[in-house]
Amino acid sequence: MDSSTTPGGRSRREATRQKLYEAAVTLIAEQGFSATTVDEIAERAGVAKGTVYYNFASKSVLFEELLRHGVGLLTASLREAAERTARGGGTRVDALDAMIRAGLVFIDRYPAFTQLYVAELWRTNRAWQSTLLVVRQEAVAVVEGVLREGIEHGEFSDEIDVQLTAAALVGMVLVAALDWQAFQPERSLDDVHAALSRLLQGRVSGTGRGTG
Amino acid sequence: MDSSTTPGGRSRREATRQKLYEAAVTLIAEQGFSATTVDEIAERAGVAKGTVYYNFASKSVLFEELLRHGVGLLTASLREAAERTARGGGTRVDALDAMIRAGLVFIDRYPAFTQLYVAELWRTNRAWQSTLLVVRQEAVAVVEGVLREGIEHGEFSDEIDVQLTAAALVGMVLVAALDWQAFQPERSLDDVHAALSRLLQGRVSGTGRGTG
DNA sequence: TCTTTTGAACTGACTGGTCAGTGCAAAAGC
DNA sequence: GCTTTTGCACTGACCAGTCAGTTCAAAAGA
Repeated sequence: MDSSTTPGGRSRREATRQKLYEAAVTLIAEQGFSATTVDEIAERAGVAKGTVYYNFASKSVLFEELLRHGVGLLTASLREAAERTARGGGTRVDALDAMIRAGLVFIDRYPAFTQLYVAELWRTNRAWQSTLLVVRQEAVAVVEGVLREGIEHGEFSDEIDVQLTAAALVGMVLVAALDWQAFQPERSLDDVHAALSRLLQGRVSGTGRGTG
Repeated sequence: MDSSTTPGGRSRREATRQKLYEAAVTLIAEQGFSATTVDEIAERAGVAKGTVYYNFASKSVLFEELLRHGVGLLTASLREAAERTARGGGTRVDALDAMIRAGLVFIDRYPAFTQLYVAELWRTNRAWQSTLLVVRQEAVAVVEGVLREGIEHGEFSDEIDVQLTAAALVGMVLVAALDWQAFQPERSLDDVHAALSRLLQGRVSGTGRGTG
C-alpha cells in the first residue's frame, strides 16, 4: 500500500508539513516559541491539533525541523551566489557582494523566519541549541570560505580575522535588513544593497564624493 | 534574614528592584520572556513572590522597566564615548571607533541583556513594542548623529545612507560580539575591536599588508 | 509609626500532549 | 465490475499539569 500522492506528485503529508511550517514561522516570529501555542499553529494551518502531533513528535521537534529547513534554504542561496560569481570571473569582493545581495533577498522573502532565527540564535540551554549551532555553522562557513580564499589569493589583507569578520558581515546584513523591513519598508532592495556595498568596500570614510 | 544594609543611601526598595532586574535578565535571556516564570525570578533574586508584585505591577511591567534601564545604560555609554572623542580632538571615524569599543564593553559586561534585547527587538505585536522602539531610537540616534556630523564636515561621503549605515554598524558590533561571547570567549576585547575597526575603515579588501 | 517584605494558599485560565475514532483512496478479493 | 479490507492521514474532545496574578496576616526594617 503506497502512501497516497496528490496529483501534484508531492505527498499529502509533505503538503501538510509545509502548511505547518508556514503557520509556525509567522506565529513564532511574532510571539516567540513559548508564547505560541500548538492550537494556534494548527488553527492557522487549517488542520486539527492532532495532525500536528501526527506529523511532528512535539512542538520542539516541529521548531527544530523548521530551523533546519529555513537555514538550509539560506545556505544553498549563499553557495549559489558565491559559485555564480566565481564562474563569472568575479573577484572575491564581488562574491561577498553577491552574497550580501543573496542574504537580502532571503530576508526580504522570509522575514519572519529571519526574525525567529535571530531571536533564538544566542539563547543558551534550549532544546534545539545543538541543531541551531550546526545549521548556523553551515551558513557562516560559506562566508568564511570566501574570506579565506580571498586571503590566499592576496585579495584580502592577511591580517583580517576570518571568524570575526564573517560574523560582522553577517550581522551587518542581518540588522540592516531587519531594520529596513521594520522601519523603512518602502526602500528598495537595491538601496539597501548599495548602502551595504559601500560599507563593505570602505567607501564610507574619506571624502569620496562621486563613485556613483 | 540577611540584613544587607543599603550603602550609599540607596533605598531598600531600589536594592530589591536591582536584584529582580539581575535575576530576570539572565533568566529571560536564556529562556525567553514567556518561558520564564515569576516564581523563578523571585527565587533567583532571593525574594518572595509577593515582593515582585509589590515592586512591579506585572511581569510585563518588570520586563519593560528592565529594557528601559538597560538601554539607558548603553545610550549613556555611547554618548560618553562620542563626546570624549570629540573633546579629545578626534575625528568622526575615531568617534565611531570609540563607540564600537563602548558597544563591545557594554556587551561584554551585560551579555544577557544584549541577548534578550536582540531577541525581542524585531518582534511585532508585543506589549512592550512601543517602549522598545523608543529606547532603540535613543541609542541608534547617537550613531546617526555622528554619521551626520561626519557628512557635514566632509569626513564621510555624502552618499552614505545614514539610517541604513547606522543600522549596519550596530549589527556588525552586535553580531560579532555575540558570536565572540558564544563561540570564542577566550578572545580579548582588543582582538574583537581590532577586527571591527579594520572593517569600519575599509582595511579588509586591498592587499594592505602592514598597518600593524 | 510607616514602609517594605514574607510566604503560603488559592483561583481561574490556559497548554502540551493523548487517544479513540473517522474518512478515504488504493489494493485485494471475488 | 463491485465489495471488502487495509492503513495512512487526520480529527477534536479531553486530561493533567502549569502559571500569572491575588490575598492577607504577620514579621522585619528604618
